[in-house]
Amino acid sequence: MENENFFNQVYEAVKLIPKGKVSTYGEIARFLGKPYYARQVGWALHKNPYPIKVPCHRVVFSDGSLSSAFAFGGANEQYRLLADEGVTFIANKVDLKRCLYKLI
DNA sequence: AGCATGACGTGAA
DNA sequence: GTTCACGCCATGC
Repeated sequence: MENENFFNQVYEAVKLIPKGKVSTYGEIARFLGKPYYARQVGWALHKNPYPIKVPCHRVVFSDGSLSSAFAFGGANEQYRLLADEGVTFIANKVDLKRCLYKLI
């Protein structure tokens, strides 16, 4: 199915994010050629049975906010993971200006 | 087949 | 700067 392929693309894109960097749902969606699929990207990570192989914690909102329903233990845990990788935070938000990884 | 929901994004108040 | 509302597409019921 083409759709599953899209999901797979999402996982691959997320796996491409290096340590200490983050990406956004919109960026990934755009990277896959579907700029309006940000929601489906998030959905793919939420619904999909894919394990820790995909560093979902490196994917945040376009404004740097963390997902409220993070499945790894909560936004607090995600925050800790990112900070541990060297990602800088500003006002509880990821410093995209410095840590945003552009797949394109 | 149609309605409601959702890990989003952007614009406006 | 923060908060609200609308719009986008796919999935679930």
